[in-house]
Amino acid sequence: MREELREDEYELLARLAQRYYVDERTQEEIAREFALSRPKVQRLLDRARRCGVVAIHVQAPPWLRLELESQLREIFGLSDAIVCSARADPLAEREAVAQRAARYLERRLHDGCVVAVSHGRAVGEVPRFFRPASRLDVTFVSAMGGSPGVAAPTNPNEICRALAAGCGGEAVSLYAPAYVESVEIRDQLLAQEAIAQSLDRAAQATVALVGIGGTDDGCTMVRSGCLTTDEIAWLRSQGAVGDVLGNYVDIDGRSVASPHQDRLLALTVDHLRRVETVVAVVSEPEKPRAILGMLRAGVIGVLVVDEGNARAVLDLASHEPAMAGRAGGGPRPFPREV
Amino acid sequence: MREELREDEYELLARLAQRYYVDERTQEEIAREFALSRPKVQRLLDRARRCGVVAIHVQAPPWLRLELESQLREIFGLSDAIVCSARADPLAEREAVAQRAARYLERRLHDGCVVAVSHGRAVGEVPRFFRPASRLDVTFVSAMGGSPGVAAPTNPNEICRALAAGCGGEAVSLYAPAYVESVEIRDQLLAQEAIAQSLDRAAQATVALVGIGGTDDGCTMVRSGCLTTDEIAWLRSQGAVGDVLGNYVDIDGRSVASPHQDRLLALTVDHLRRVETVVAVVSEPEKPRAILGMLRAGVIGVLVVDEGNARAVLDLASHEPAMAGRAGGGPRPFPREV
DNA sequence: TGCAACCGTGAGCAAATGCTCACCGACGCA
DNA sequence: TGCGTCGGTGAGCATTTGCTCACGGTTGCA
Repeated sequence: MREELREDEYELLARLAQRYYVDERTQEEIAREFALSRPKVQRLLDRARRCGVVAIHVQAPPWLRLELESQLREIFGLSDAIVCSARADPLAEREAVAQRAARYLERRLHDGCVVAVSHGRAVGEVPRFFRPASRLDVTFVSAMGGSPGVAAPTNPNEICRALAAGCGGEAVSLYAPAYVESVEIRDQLLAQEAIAQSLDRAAQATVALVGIGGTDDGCTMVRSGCLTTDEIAWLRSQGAVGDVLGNYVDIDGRSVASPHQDRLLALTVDHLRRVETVVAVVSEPEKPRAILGMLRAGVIGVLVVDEGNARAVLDLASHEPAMAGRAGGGPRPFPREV
Repeated sequence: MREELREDEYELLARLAQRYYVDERTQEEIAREFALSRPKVQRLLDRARRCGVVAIHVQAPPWLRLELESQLREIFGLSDAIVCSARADPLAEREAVAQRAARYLERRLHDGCVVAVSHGRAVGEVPRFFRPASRLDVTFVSAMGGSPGVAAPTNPNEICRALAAGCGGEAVSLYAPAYVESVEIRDQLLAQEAIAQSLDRAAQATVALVGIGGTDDGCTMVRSGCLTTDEIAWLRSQGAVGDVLGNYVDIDGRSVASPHQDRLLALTVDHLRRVETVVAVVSEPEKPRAILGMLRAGVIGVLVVDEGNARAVLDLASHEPAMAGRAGGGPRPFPREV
C-alpha cells in the first residue's frame, strides 16, 4: 500500500499530481510533457494517491458522520446508511433521526411508488418532517395490522395517513389487528377481500419503512399486547435479539420462530426481501444487538440511525463476527405468496 | 467562485464528494443512489470543488516549487518550467539548476533528436549531470561559434562534445568563431561548406539548449570579446535587457538591433522559433530582467531557473506589465534560411 | 550459461466523464 | 394576465479514463 519512495520518484509523482489535480491537465497532455506513455502516467498517478502524495480531503460539515455511514454500508452491504450525530436529549435525537428518514424518503420517492409502513416509535415521528417540495403520487400501505394498546401515532395505519397527507398521496389502511388469538381467526381475516388486498399491495411495495424492535420486556411488541413478557423472555432464551414486523432474528441474522408467529397479520421477512428498498429507522438506545441481527439478516437496504447505535453496532460486529450459517428459510407466519 | 452554501446544500455536496472521492463510486451510481440525473451529480461535484468542500492537496517534497513553476508556465505560456529551491552557495545553486536541466533532457531526448547548444555558464554545467539510463542516439550541434576569451567548458563546441559523451551520442562542432571583425568575413565563413552545414543542422534541431545573457559589463558576451563595454552600454541605452545567442531583446520582448549583429555566427531568434523545444538554463543572480525579456519574446519553451530569479521575474512581470507591441520581425544577422 | 518466472510496458477497448445544446418552468415586468 | 427572459435540467456526443491483455526484457535459479 504505502510503499516507500525514492527522492526522485517522489518528485516525479508530485509533479504529475500537481499537473493533473491542480492544473487540471489531461493524462495524455501530461504523458506528452513528460515523455511517458499515457497508461504509465495513469499508474504513476494511482501510486501517487496510494502513497499519499495526493490527499483528497472532503471537508464535511461537523454534524455529519460520513465515516460511520461508509463503514455501515461496507460491512453490511447497505445501499445507504444515514447516521445522526449524538444529542443529549433522547427525544431530540429521535426527532433528528426521523427528520433524516423523512429527507431520505423525499428524495427517494417519486410518482407511482408504493410504500409499505410498519409500526414503531421512530417511524411514527417521520410524518412530522415529511414535506416534499412538490406533490407526490405515492401510496402508503400498512404492512401490519393495528394495535389498540399503543399510542395512535405509532400505529401503521395512522402513520400511512399522515405520510400521505404530507405529500398529497394515498393511504391504504389494513383494517385488521396486528395480532389475533388463533391461527383460525387469522386465516379467516386473511380470507377477507379488503384485508387480503391491503396486504397484497403492501407485499408489492417498492419501498418499506420499518422500525426495528428489541426483545426487552418494554419493547413495542410487548407494549402493544402482541406478546407477553413470558413470550418475549422465551424468545430471548432462543437467542432472538430483535424484530421487524414481528419477524424475530438472532444476533447472526437467523430467523427465530416466535410463539405468535402464525397469529400475526404482517409482511414476512420473505416479503420484505422482495421489496426494493427497506428503510429501517431506529433511534432508541439499547438497540444495537437488535440492529446488528437485522442487518445480518440482509433485509435492510437503508439504515437511518443515531450515532450511539451506529458506533455500538460496528463495535459489536467487530467483536462478535457473524457465524457461518445465515438467515435463509425459516418459518413463514404469513403464508400468502405474491 | 466560492459562493455561500446553505446547510442542506453543504450536506448534500459533502455526501456526494465523500461517495465520489473517498468511496470511489462512479457518478452514475451516485446519481442512482441520490435519485439525481448524472449531469446534475457532475455539476454538484464541480460546485463541491469550487466551494472547497473537497480539497485536493498535493503533498509535494519540500524542495519543489510547484507553485512558482505553474505561475511561470501560465503567465508566459511555457510548456514547462523547473524551479530549483534557493541555496546559500551560488555555485551549488548553479549546479542544482544544471542538474535539473540535465534531468529534463534525459527524459525529453530520445533516439534521433538533434539538439542545438549555445554557450553559457549554466549551460556549461549541464554535461556534468547528464547521464541517461541508456545510450541515446542524439546529435548535439553548436548553435554558435567558439570564443577563445571564455573558459573551455562554457564554449558550445565543448559542451556538445561533453553532452554527446554523456549519452553515447554524436557531437557536431561549429568550426568558426562566434564573432568576426566584419560582415565580409562572416559571409566568407558562411560560404564554407563545413560551417554552413553545421549551422544548418543546428537550425533543424528539435531541441535547443541555451543560456540567457545579461547586459551588464561583466556579461558573457563582453567577457568573450564579442562586445565591448561601450557596445553593451549602447545596447542598454537602447533598452536591451538580455540575449540568447547574441539576439538581444528589451523588457517587453522586442528585438533590439545590436552593433555586432551581422558579424555573429549563431542561430537567430527566427531560427529558434522554429525549434520545437527551446530549453533555457539560467542561474546567475541579477538576471530577472533578461529572463523576463526573453520570456516575453516568446522564444523559450522550457525554463530551468533558480528560485530567486523565478520569484523576481514573476514580481517584475506583475509590476511592469508588457506593452502592447511585441517582438516580431527585427533584423536578421544570420541570413541563411532553412 | 541456459531457462523460467516475473515485473513493467504499451496497445486496444469499454466505461466513465465533461460538455454542448435544446428545452422547460419560474419569475419579473409590462 | 400575458409575454419575455433566465436559471436550471437532462439528452446525446466527444473526450478522457481505467482496465485487460499479450509482449519483452530482466532477474534469479539451476
